[in-house]
Amino acid sequence: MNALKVETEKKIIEAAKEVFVEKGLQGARMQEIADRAGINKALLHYYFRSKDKLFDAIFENIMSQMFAVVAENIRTDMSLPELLGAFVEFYNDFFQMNPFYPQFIFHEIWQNPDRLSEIMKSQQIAPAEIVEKIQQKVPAINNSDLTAEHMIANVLGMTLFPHIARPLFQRVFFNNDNDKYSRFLSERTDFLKELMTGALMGATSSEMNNKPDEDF
Amino acid sequence: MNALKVETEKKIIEAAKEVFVEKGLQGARMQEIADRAGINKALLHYYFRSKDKLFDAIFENIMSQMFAVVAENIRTDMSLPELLGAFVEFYNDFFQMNPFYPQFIFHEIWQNPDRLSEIMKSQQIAPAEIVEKIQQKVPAINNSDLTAEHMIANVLGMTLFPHIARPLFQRVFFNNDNDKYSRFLSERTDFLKELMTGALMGATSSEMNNKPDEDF
DNA sequence: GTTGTTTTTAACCATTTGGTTAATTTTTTC
DNA sequence: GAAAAAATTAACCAAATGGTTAAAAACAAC
Repeated sequence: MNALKVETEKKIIEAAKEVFVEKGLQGARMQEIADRAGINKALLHYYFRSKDKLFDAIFENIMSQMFAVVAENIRTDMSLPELLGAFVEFYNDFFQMNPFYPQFIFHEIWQNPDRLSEIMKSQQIAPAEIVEKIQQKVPAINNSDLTAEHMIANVLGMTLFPHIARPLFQRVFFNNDNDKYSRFLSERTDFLKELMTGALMGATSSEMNNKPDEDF
Repeated sequence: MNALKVETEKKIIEAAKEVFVEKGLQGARMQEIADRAGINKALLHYYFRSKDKLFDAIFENIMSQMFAVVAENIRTDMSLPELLGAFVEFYNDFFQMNPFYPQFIFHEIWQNPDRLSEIMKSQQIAPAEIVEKIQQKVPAINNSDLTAEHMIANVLGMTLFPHIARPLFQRVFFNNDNDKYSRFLSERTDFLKELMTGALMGATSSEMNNKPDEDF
């Protein structure tokens, strides 16, 4: 495998990433990928056999990139507010850099959830581990309506929504001004971090009433 | 236009709704729509001219159904917690009944945001109106980090996330148990309503410190 | 620099698919 | 109940598209 070959494969991956992420598996055209990579269409099959295989490679590539950071964060011993803050910060940066990813990933979640949960396993993402960590760091949660699952849904929901709804949300509330929306997103990182820190302040200091007022 | 014709059109719309909502515009096949409707494929074109036109009809149909309720809620004079509670309740019911809708809608948001914002206008959904209503009912918001836009993102995010992430979230945290997840969603309606009521309690009672502790 | 191997290309193929058409059946009109 | 209109169907068409192939070009080995 010479240097030229490596280069070609890289060009294909980059081009395929762009096209698949924007248009999805069904919407993507092999010809367009070849054109963007500046190579002959037959080369796509020479390197990756089929459209499906190429898509698999791209999808795994992207998800690994994402889950690597997630897995790393989980395994540190930050406090819960710090941990959640790190998540928020990472997702906001990551999706600001790759605006098409959220919709792309959710699309796959609906088309092929099994594969995604396989990839999670292979990337050492263990949901039970996360739930346990939360329950251990927020003992009050065990007597509360706020289960760990609700909490995760809250954090992910508040974090991801502005990204996945971006084209509409930006149009409707920000006059479709890209820069303005980018500032909103950056500002929101801090906003959410403070919000979560505040909300967890009471609950984490252990022996509390069994229904904290400040949930999220 | 006789009764038979109306019946056929209804059958087409129902079948097309199913297929488009599950597979998207690109993934849907005209033949499959015809088969599900139990009619000849040519009839699809006889009634709706083209795949795009048929899709438009379906999409508008669905969005109108949704926005009608939203518009109605906005125009009542409920308190803000009541109003937000009504939203949460509606979306949770609506998407529990139509689990494919969220992903379907977000897909369209990315493929054709302009059309969607047109439909919103035609359905009398005015975002400025919503923002004003919030600012007026939560005066403290004007001196706070929590802008109306953040608040809307929080409510929508927390509400929609469990629906749009359902296949993965259910698998990963609920052992892929459908009933269990449905209970989680129902329970979550109440959870979010209480959460929001609690969070707004302080802020709505007017003259407060300019940075409410209990945000969302 | 000839030979063998790998990479790249242009041309081609088979299938899928949205869409059309011309004929047939059903319904309406009078 | 005959004529006109509308609804329905089977057969067909053209374009798009994923994929293949055989030959050419680039490279490596000696």
